[in-house]
Amino acid sequence: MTATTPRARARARTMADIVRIGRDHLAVHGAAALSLRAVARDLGVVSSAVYRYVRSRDELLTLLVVDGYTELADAVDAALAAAPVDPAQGLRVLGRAVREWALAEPARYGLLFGTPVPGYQAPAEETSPPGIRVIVALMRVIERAYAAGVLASPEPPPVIAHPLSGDFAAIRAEFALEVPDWLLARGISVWTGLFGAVSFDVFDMYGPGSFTDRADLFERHLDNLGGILGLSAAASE
Amino acid sequence: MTATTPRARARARTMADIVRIGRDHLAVHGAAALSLRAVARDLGVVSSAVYRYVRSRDELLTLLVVDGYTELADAVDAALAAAPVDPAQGLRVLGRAVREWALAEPARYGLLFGTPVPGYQAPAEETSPPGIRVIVALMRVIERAYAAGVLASPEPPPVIAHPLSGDFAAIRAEFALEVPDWLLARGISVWTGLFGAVSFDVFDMYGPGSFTDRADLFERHLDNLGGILGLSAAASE
DNA sequence: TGTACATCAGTGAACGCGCGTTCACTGATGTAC
DNA sequence: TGTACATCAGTGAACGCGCGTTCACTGATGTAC
Repeated sequence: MTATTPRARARARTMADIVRIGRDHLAVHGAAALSLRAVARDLGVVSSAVYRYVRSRDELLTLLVVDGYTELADAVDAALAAAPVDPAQGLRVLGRAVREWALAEPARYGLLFGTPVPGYQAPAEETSPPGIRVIVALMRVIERAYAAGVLASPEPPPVIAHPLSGDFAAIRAEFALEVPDWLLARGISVWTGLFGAVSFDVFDMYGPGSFTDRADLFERHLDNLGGILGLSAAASE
Repeated sequence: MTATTPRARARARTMADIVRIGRDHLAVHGAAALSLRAVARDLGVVSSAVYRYVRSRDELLTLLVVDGYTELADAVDAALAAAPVDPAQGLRVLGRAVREWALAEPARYGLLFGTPVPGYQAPAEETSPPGIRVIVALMRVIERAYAAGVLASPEPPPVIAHPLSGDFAAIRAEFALEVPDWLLARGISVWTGLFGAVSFDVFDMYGPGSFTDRADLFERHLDNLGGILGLSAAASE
């Protein structure tokens, strides 16, 4: 859908400007303080003009959420594509990509993974597709490691009970994932554990000055998350 | 410091009312929208009167942060005190207490563990002492399990490099913790992993309707976090 | 190729709202002699 | 026990600010004939 007419091209450019300005405001003032009037000011336009492009403040928030999920997932995909295909390394590559993007974009990270914005509910139809890309990528990484035989299988494998096993079956079917229940459960632990550590880092929730080298601390965390999956520490170095 | 005079007693009561009302507003409108004027309205008093009790909006936020940390830590301490002293059970008891408090008090949890409130920086001298209570309790739980010999030691034990090992030494000294570096590193992974999963739950970050029984999912997560520490799954059931 | 009409971007004023904070004040409560 | 003074809670008006959203409008751009 290339814009043919000058007017249409100008519209696309303005639309992109609005998202860009919104991103900057997010970074400075936080999501709750995001204001259409302020965006209009920076756009050099009277406040009511923004309504030609965006139906309401909430719609701008949705644009920013989609934009953020997409950039994060693109960063993760790019990192995975650029890394050597060693199946024991996938988690580490993915984890680092998430952390680096989050540290570079703390406000957008906060919009996606922090306190929900009061009074705003993201419409799932729009935010879900980009929103699930990272967890799907993580599950693919785990699936590959499992297929390659680098994950130690627990003996006996932990049993996942109903109704959780039903949810797992649905997930497995939706994404054509070839991993057993116990590994899916571990993958979800790794997922929440990964974002937990990134949030501690980005939101500065370790005590002030507790850790001088948070990158190293994060690498140890990745060791431990790999351990959950049954990766030996040596294999994932 | 019992309040002797009627005026002093009235002041203490009003102070408590302000914190209580602030809590309620937090729950409804979020931290960024917390307003002294709204608190004054609910207190049944003109807006400027609140300044007799609280120097500014930020000071009220600090009161609420301290209040939140204290209640959460009290809940954790109470759960640990009430539970049987099985050292393999401590993590599970603590984790459940955190999750239950968080689900019961999502807005206050968000204030403590969500996106930082823009333009507000919590003063460490006041918020640190209550803020560290949960991680200290977690480390005690781990220390006890280690002393009881229920944690499988890795062979060889992972080496923690400088400068992280220096930070660990400082932490060990400050809290008189008797755990080796590798276990401290694992404890921190468990800490961030625990709060990561609780945030996913409270902030509804799993897909909508992904999991019908999140309590069970959380129990599996606790299994996996126990696994990081070297607790056998059977021992911690 | 030229004209008539439709579409659209942006204007400027207005609506009604809420916010944090300051200030001079009144009147009740507490305290020192 | 009584009086004079100091302390303090709460009032009401004001400051200057920002917000989302609507509406009738002007003038430029696009399109159908």
